[in-house]
Amino acid sequence: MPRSPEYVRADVLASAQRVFWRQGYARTSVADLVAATGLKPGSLYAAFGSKKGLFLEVLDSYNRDFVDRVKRLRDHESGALAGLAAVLDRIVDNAVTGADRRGCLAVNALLETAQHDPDIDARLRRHNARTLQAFAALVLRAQSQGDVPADRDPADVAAFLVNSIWGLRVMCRADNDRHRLNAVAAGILAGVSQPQSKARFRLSPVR
Amino acid sequence: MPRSPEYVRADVLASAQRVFWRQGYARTSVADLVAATGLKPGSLYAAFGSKKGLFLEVLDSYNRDFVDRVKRLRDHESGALAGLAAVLDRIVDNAVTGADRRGCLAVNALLETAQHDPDIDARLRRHNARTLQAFAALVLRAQSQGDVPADRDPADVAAFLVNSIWGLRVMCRADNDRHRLNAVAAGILAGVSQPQSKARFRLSPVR
DNA sequence: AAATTTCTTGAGCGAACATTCAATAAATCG
DNA sequence: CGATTTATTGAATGTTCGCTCAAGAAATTT
Repeated sequence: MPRSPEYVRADVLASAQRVFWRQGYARTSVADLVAATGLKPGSLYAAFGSKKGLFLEVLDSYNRDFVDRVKRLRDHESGALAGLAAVLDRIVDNAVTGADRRGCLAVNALLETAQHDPDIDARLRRHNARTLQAFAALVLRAQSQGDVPADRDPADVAAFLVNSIWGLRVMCRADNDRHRLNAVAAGILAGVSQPQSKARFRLSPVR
Repeated sequence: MPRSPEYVRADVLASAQRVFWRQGYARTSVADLVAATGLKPGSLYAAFGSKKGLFLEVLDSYNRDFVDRVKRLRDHESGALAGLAAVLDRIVDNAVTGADRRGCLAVNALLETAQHDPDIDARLRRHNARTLQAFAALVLRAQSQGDVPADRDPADVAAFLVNSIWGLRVMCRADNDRHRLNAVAAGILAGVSQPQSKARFRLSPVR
């Protein structure tokens, strides 16, 4: 008895992602989404409930793809850390050539909307945890390949890595000086492959 | 013959900054600004031209304050690098205790609006350059105090630092795990005080 | 083919938005 | 005091927004 939808859900999500990524959440109107996806308002709302519902689903698929890419990095031909280096290089290159200045959709969403919307906030925190886990696994692999000192906590290194990459994604939007961005990327890699720090300065005294 | 304004410009900017910082640019309505500053729409527009004009002036004063703080860090009693450590510690602490989860106003603005507005974009790039300069001066001082290896380019270290701090400001909004954030801060400090990296992985091949 | 169910369509809703402006008030100057 | 200039006020404007809904179209079932 039912009539089947004329659209493919994944295609709609991909189109919506493109618009949200380019314009941000607030600046994207439902009219934009209608134009991008080809679905009329009624169909969009029937399928996703609201603009926010669509956005959440876009974020989900974005994070899924991202984590998958990180997982694939583990099996990079020249080693896990070399794979990471290649990724950093690509981020810098895209920023400098102007091929991609949109930054990271998740970071953008975090800063734009997360604090004002508990639903989006919760979703992004979950994604963040998954991302950290994926990077920790990458670090573990790099340790087994001798590229990261064995005495370091993979979770700590992963946090440093994610932090740095997020910074890079921000920096790339304010700066396209190749030399400077390369220096940052090199600093990140050096930070990952250096031995356990000796804690020369005290952080966070117990209160 | 003239009548003098009843408000103090700096006070208006301070109030506006608080609102913009908490809510972001787009989510802040002129009505919010009217409520926060006490100025009625007409006066606001007479004084700043537009919502954007007010925002730009807020960004200016924010960056001025920020750069001033970094400059003062150079003369920290326990050395420039120790001063930096204290700042990182405070960022982490504020994030964990929930005292300040607004992140950095400039980073927020960069991700929210810069790409869509050439005026804001240009302003933030100028601010970024000033910030990098201030941090480079800080690094230079730390080098003279023996806390940063002399063979490192201050500008490169500064870029790494700014990158990392921006990352931290983002991370703090998705995560309030004290141990993890501390690990990141420690990694940043270690990255700053380690000797020139040996470039184990090639970055950015010439194209 | 008729009945039933689901999908599509797009005009239209109320609310919120940034901005303007004519009127009023205050301050300074001759 | 009268004239002039500037500041303040807040209602009104036109636009844009997310979202709804009644009507029609297509697919499946009986």
